[in-house]
Amino acid sequence: MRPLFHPSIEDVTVEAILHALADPVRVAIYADIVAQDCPQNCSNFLTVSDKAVPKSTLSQHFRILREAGLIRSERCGVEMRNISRCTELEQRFPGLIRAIVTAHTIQSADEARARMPAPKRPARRAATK
Amino acid sequence: MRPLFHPSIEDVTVEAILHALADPVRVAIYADIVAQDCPQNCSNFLTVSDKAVPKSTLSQHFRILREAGLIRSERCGVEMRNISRCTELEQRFPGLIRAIVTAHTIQSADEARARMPAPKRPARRAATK
DNA sequence: TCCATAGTTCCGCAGTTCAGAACTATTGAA
DNA sequence: TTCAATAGTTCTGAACTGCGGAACTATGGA
Repeated sequence: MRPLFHPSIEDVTVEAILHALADPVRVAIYADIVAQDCPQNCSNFLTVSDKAVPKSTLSQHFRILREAGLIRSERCGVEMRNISRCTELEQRFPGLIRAIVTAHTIQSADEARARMPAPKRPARRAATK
Repeated sequence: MRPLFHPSIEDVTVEAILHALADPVRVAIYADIVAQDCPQNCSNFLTVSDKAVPKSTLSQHFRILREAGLIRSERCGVEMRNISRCTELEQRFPGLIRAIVTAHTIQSADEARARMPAPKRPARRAATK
């Protein structure tokens, strides 16, 4: 097993970050890692957005996030602890990560709304807003 | 020739945007289109960052930018005028486009600095470590 | 020592991207 | 009208990339 590679922050490229986060599964995983304060292990994500993700695929996804400089992974016993490198990234590319995670949140909310069964409207008279 | 397809703004996805801009040629083209106020035609980009880009490849790149919702293209005589859809995008995903373009600018500046021939330092009496 | 758990690597298939060649569309000149 | 020039698109095969099942490695208990 080759040792885990983490690029130093000045070697991190915009292209690698965007490529890593251009995948719906990876962006969901990453948004979750950013949201949680404590390290997440890989197998927390064996299902993402109610879809099963095979272990091998998951492993690749984590490698791509790691090699793009988005997360830091360290082995801890039998598991892997993954944390985001937000602070470093914020220094290098101010606003980038937050904007992407926010955009992802907006889109997820839209999708959730679109999936809503009956888009019950409030009665006309008592308008919200 | 099929007519040009432009997604409506609410159909634009973060994934498509990130995928489109995860390519060094495309992000360079897009940053340029955003920077210029007037529409740009495709063949302005037959060379990007001093590298020749084949016409067919360029055409694909523009299609991807267009179908991601990043630019609007319209035929104007024999050429194509391309403008960015910044304003709409800013409404849908606030801060996203600006953060990406800024990050790209930072990185380009870094790369330019790294290519500098002699990184002349101010003479520091003692040796350089 | 053996097993369970967590993750990685290998590998074939499917899908994507690249770039050259041929094509279409529009304009302007003869 | 016809022809040529310009700008961009589509087609196509070769190269590349990504997904996921099977086999593997590493670690920690029993």
